[in-house]
Amino acid sequence: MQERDSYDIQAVQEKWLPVWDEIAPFRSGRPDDKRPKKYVLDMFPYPSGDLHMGHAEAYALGDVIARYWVQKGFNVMHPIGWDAFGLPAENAAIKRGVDPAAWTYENIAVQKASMRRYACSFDWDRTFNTCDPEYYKWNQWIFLKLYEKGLAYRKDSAVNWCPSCQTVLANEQVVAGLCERCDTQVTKKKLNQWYFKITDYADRLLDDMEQLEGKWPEKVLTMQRNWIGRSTGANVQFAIEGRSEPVTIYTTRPDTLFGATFFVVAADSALAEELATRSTPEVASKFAHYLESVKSASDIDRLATDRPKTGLFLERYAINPVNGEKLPIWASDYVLADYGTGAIMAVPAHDQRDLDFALAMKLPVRVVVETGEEDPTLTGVATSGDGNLINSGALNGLTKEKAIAAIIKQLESDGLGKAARNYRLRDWLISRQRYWGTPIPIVHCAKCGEVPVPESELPVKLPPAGSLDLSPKGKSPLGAASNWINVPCPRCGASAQRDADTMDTFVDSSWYFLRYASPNESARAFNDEDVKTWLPVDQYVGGVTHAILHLLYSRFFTKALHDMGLLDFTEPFTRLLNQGMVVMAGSAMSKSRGNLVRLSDELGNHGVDAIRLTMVFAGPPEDDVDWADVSPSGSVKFLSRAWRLAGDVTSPPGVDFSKGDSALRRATHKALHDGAFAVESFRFNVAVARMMELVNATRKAIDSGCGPADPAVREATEAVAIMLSLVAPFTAEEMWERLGHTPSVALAGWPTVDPTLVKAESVTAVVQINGKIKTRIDIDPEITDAQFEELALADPSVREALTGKNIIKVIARAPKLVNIVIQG
RNA sequence: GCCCCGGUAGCCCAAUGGCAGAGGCAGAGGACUUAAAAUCCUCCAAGUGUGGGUUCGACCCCCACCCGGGGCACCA
Repeated sequence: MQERDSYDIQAVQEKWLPVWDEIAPFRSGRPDDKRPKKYVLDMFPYPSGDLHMGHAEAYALGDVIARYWVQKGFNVMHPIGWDAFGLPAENAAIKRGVDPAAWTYENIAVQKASMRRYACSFDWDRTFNTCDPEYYKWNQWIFLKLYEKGLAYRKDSAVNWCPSCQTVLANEQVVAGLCERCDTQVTKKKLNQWYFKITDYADRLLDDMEQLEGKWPEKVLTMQRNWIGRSTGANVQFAIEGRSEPVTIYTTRPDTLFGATFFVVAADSALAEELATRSTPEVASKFAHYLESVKSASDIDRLATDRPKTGLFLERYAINPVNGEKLPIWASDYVLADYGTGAIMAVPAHDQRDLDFALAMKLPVRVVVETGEEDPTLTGVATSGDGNLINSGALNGLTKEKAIAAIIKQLESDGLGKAARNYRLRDWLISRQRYWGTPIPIVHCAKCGEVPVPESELPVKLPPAGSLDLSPKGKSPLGAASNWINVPCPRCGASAQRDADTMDTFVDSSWYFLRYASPNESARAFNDEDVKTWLPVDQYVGGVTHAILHLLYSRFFTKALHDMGLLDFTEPFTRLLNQGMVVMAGSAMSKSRGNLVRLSDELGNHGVDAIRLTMVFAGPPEDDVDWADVSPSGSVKFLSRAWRLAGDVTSPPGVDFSKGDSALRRATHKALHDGAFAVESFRFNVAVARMMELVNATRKAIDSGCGPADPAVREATEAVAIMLSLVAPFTAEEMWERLGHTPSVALAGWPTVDPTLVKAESVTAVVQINGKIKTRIDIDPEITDAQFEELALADPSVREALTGKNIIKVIARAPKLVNIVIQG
């Protein structure tokens, strides 16, 4: 037999694609499917071009998981779609004059074809794109539901503004205080915008993370906790001289109230403006000046860590409610207008920022907690430790914790304050002055105000881009579509205007995982029965770049929809796996760096299977893959080695494995057992190593062991094909066929592991004396500690070593080792 | 500055507190070949970032520090 010792990679790829199209091994089961369900989800891609190395890694990993559960007998839903709205489509339109829709759908077609060639195990019957009107109709519907519940609202607020581009910028588009596009200094501009009230859910978003503990990467949970940033403390009312209303401040350290020596209001707050205006004319004029300088301070300055404190004394006073002291009121930009109440009591002895300010402005410092540290006035370092309270009236002698409880109780009974919480989390600004997004389904009427578009009129479709000028002008291009924007008010019929803004594309991705359950449902956003069947997502796979926003928004949507009675669960993603990035020689790939590795080149050079294998084998999935450190040609070599086994097997399909060579059978069952365990623990690189071991063992058995006709060789080779189908589907399919089976190997099923074969027949155990290895003995793995100890002590070399020595202690850990501790 | 995750052969990475090595890359030697490629076989190498501690026993647990990566950073 003169077989070629390798196979034609490209030909094999072409051969199987149409077969798989026909079999559709990954079409999710029908409702009467008896297999248990599993929902495996990859984060859907943005169609900005063809797939790249990052996609190749992510989808290879997601595929291992999806294909594994199929082999394990689960009814797996593994869908894909496109996050198709967004700026790149519009930028392409502006730059090259193409239609954003046409550009987007073309890219989707390219990516879809590439995914098929990459052998992604997606259920192709469930795809959709967020820019399809059939999808964004339900964005609008959800918006209206949130609006009904008071969770969508409009307000004026200061947003990032580029004076040169004349547009609002997302935070991500502001790089070091400059517009990422033109390097102009970004300023703030007050605009009326739509928000989702995610802050209503702050506590639940935080507390429900307990359910995710151990199932999501700890890193992501930490980032979300930081982002939500809950703090506990108290709100305290301070009377203001010459003002009828008191001002409430928020503090996390109400125990230090007696240490307050001044009072600060955010320079850009309405309160500062009011206090200054009603002060002396000099102060009012100085304040106007100061405010101007604050506003023009760039984010670069603001972000500087040791930026000197600035501020202005307003010549007004607040009264400390606990001791009646007059505290001078200052305006400063180190207090934020949109956190807490925009006003604070300053306790310089125990807060570094307040101390910095006090030292700069020569304000007094009063220590009220004895922490044993040095005097803050001398060291310039505020003390934050625990200790007994001093200079604090009734609180004297109490610890920090007890003092906080006591003062809150006191304030509450005096009606001057109460316990309070605050969050770093802000409401979610969803308005975008852009064309390629979901239109906000609101009509503005001079008489009726904001009027929701009736559900029966959804979707509010985007007008064709054709005649619109999409270049950023600071207001939505949709405003110029006069046929579109001018509509009768749904309530009174008078002429009115549609809201010209579109939604943040994060809205689209906040519920797409629900839509996959019933992608063609036309009467509802999602079908309850199907959602009950499939959701929540059992396994979510995606990059850590979405650790905060996308995942937080999706969790928020899920909870809000749950509260509307539309879902019966509160967390959308049961388990989460973050894959790393693909980098080149230590740095992120980019065209400008000249280190870009093209996926199409790699696929052409090594084939799909080898690239997938390389991605999976490179290391733990959450680590970055450095393309300079991996060897796709090594992967090709291994795959050929595996493939060659299939050609060497001479026993017929269906042969009774039980009579096969027992050593190889043990190796096979151990590989199946350990490989499955590794996959379930996301240690895919280890699973591949197990496959390599089995291939090596089988090779050896064929060449210099039991020979190619032994049934164990067939069993081992079939196991290799099945395990390999998770990673290298073309090679696995080819092997399966050579072994005399019909496609698809993807549906072959994970062989049942025989527990008696997983255990070794005998193991080599170690006998130590005082922790040093004395000898090795072969034992039965089932041996008890006592038997093991007896055997060890009976060993001649051990006996010799123990002659005349005192045995203090014997530690037996069957079937691993015995350690004999002796005197001396 | 604070928090998290890493540091194991030349390289990428494995090791429920129990023989430091599973797998791969690179390297060396050999078999096959007229030769090379491919293939097959064999070999090579670190005592686990540093210093302490706990333990019969530590890559693993604890403390301090060094290095690398990531997150947060006027949120009162």
